[in-house]
Formats: sequence, C-alpha cells, structure tokens
Amino acid sequence: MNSSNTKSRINDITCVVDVVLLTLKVGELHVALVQRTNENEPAFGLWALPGGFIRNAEDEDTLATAERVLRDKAGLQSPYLEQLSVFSGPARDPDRGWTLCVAYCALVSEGLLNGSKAVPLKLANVRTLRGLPFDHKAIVEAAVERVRTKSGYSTMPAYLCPEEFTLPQLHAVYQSVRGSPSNLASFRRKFIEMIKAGGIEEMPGAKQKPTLGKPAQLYRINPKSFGTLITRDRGVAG
Amino acid sequence: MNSSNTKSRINDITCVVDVVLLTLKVGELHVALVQRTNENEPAFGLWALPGGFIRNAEDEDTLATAERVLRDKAGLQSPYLEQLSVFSGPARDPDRGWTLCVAYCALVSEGLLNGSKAVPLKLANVRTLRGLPFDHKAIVEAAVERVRTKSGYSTMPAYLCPEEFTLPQLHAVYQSVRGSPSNLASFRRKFIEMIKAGGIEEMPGAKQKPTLGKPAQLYRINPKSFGTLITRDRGVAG
DNA sequence: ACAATAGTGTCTGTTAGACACTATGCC
DNA sequence: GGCATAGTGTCTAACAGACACTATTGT
Repeated sequence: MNSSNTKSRINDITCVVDVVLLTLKVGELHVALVQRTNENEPAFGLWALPGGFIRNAEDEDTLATAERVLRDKAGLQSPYLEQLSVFSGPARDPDRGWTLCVAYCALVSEGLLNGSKAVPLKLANVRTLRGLPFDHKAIVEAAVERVRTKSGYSTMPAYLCPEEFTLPQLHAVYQSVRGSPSNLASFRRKFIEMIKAGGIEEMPGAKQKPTLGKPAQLYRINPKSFGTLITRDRGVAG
Repeated sequence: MNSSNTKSRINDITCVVDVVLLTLKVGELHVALVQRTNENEPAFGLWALPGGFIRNAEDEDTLATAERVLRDKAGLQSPYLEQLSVFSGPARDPDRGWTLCVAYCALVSEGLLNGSKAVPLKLANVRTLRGLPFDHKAIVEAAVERVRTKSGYSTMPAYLCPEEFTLPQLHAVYQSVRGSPSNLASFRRKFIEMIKAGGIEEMPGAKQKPTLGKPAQLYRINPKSFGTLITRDRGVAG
C-alpha cells in the first residue's frame, strides 16, 4: 500500500477543472470569462475560463470542483452542469508543462448571470471569440458543439431560459442555439413530447406577465429531471 | 512560476486511464478484462479493466496513455478509441484514496482480439458482469450506453466489424448492439446515407468469400472518416 | 433445378414542415 | 373593434417499417 502510494506519486499530474459557462444574450451564445488576477500564474491579466485546481482534501469529485469554481469565480450555482471532456498534454500550458484539465459545461439564464454581480465577469460572443489563453478556445468550441448537438434531442437548452418560461421563448432559445430558424408548430409537438417525457412541466394557471398580445402559458423544467432526453424511435438502426 | 509550480504540486492527484475494450461475441457485447498481477497494488488477482498511470514524461496526452495501455495490457492497437468520461473521488479506490480516472472506450472486431494472444484476456458479457473492482462496472456501463446511443446516428458500431464487412453483417452488428431486431430494408437506406456521408466506402468488385447463397458486396470504414455522423434533419428543434 | 442469401420495388402509416385559422389578452 | 401574439387544425411531402419480389451464387 505505502509502496504503491509512493509509486503513484512519481508521475503526479497538475489537475485543473475549467468551466465553460454559457448564456444567451441578444439571441446569441456567450461565454463568461474571468480576468486572471494572480501575477504568479500563467496568462496573468488575460480573460479566460473560470477554473481552479482540484483540491482532493476538499472536493468530493471533479463535479464538486466545478461547483466550487463557479461559486468562487462566478458567484453562482448553475442549474445545469455537465462534464465535457478532458484536455491534456505538455503543450496546452507551456508555463506549467504537462497538465490535465477536466472541462465542464454550465448553462444559465442571462438573468441569473446578471444577478451575481459579486464577481466581474465578461460575456464574450462565442462566434467572435479571440485572445483566450491556453486551449480555452477549443474548450469553448467543444461546449458549444455539445449544446448544439444536444439541442437536437434533449431539453438541455431550456436551462438557458429563466426559471419560468413560455413555449415561444423556448422556441426562440432553440433557434438561437442552433443558429437557424425553425418551425413553431413542429416545435410545439416536440414540446408536448418533452412534457410527456417528464422534462418540462406546466405551471397550472400561471400565465405570462402582461404583454403585447395574448399572454402565454408558463412552464418550468421538471425539477426531478436533468436534461431529459426525448427518445426518438427512428434512427440509423433501421 | 516556480512558486506556482510548487503550489500546484500541493494537491497532486493520482491519475489513471482505464480502457473499456468492447467486442461482439456470439451476438453480444463483451468487455475485455485483464488480471491484476501486482500484489502491491489494490484488487490484486481480480479481473479488471486494463488501465495504467498517466506518465507525463512519456505520454503526449491521455489518448496516448490509452493507446499505451492497450498496447501493453491487451497487445493491440484499436481502430476506434474515444474518450468517455472522468470518474473521480476518494471512494472509488479505497486503498489509494482520491483518484482521477479518465475512461476510454475502444471497439475492435473479435478477430483482432483473438489475433493478439500475447496477453491473457478474459471476455466478459456486459449483460452479466460481476466481480469487478473499484467502479469499473459503472465505467463499463457508461461505455455500453455510449455505444448504444451512438449506434442511433453514427457509423461507430462498424468498428466492431472486421476490416471488410458486408451490409447484412453490419446490420447484424447494429441489432446486437441495440439488443433488438430491426428492419433490413430501412437499414439499407441508412447504409446508403453512411456511404454518401463518407463514413463507409464500397470496395469495388470485392465480394464476400464463397458462402451459402449470393455473396454480398464488401465494404470498409472510410479511413479518412472517424465515426462519421449521419446528420438527421429532423429533431427537437422543430 | 433448388436452396440460400443478397438486394430491389412498392405500399402504408407516421411525422415534420407549412400555413391558414381561431383564441385571448391589451388598447 | 383593432392589434398583437398564443395556440389549433389540417394538408402535404418525406421517410421508416413491412413485405413481396427479383438477382446471384453454390451444390
């Protein structure tokens, strides 16, 4: 046991967790960046993904690290937090050398992000991203790709909505995420499937606040679900 | 720089890569297990996933670690190797304490697996898996889930076929992976899409070796593609 | 010729896309 | 009533599933 412990320490790795915190702003995906403030650390002064070392004395797992990073660096708790991928190697951080980064993807409404003014965040449009240190641009692209893909078969993008949202609002979010217009009537059918699948629930009676035109029914993510999939029977399997 | 390096070493983590090596045997998914031979290490004597420490002096990234693990512990190079997920925490390996495991999923044909008799491997049916140490059972389940899901929209399961395969063979593989019978004529349509998408290519002229009945056309995975997706226009986005 | 399996053609039910129509709120 | 937006009904085209039919090999 001791010997194996000693042996295992020979090739210890610098492990960090970075979080791609996405939100929707004026119909486009934006990523939250924080300024690196420790002048002893690499990329000092640059705007980068919020991240931090894994603290094995403190964190239950890497998800807990991601939650801590969000709390400390973005001042919020994200309703959606999903492991993305590992980025590793000697080149991604030339100063530190070989590092391993577990990337997470978080989705929040713009309101939630603006509510936590405790920490200075910069929202950068993912379409025109530049100047990010390390391989953070690639990490953001992986997150965007994930959201786009999942928007095809899950309720995941609903986490970009405020807690209570209407069907047309969610439709707009799906269009923004996918970057192309889509049919509202078809979306309505899918929406009904989402409800049947337990991913979304109606808030009985609750209608949208006074607005131009007919107020819409309000819905929310079913708290018992997490990114519920819409099972699609037809696929490549014939 | 030095100070940050020192700081980063405070919470160094034991990092390993485990590989879920899947193959199809008599129509069912099986995972390759190796016996743990180091009596100083945890779970000595048990059959477990092939795995190993990340060697930052040697491995270009965790993918390289996975390739090395496959080479050393299974004596083969897998045509399909994909990062799965990170499993971490203090409980998964009680002897070593807090560990971080990057899990990979590899797919090979049964022929390739039997060809590398250099190392003693045990093939265990994923349906009746038991006795695995650590959280290896959960890791295998994640891999199986991934293959099942991807079989709905990608050519990934084709890597379970030998290098040259026929359409009916691939159809059988899809049915095995998904665990349910499916329509051959519909599969043929999807197959044509896979070819158009560049995931699979015909081997002109090459027909199946003498067999009962009409010999089938041979195909292979397009070497330029890697798990090509079949884009499906219709989805939740309406 | 026959057995066996590969591959095609065609019918049918389901579903996505389109769009006209109705409903319900505010002014 | 007029306007704006929510929500419904219905037609159509595309596609998955089913299955009968044809094609091509070995014996």
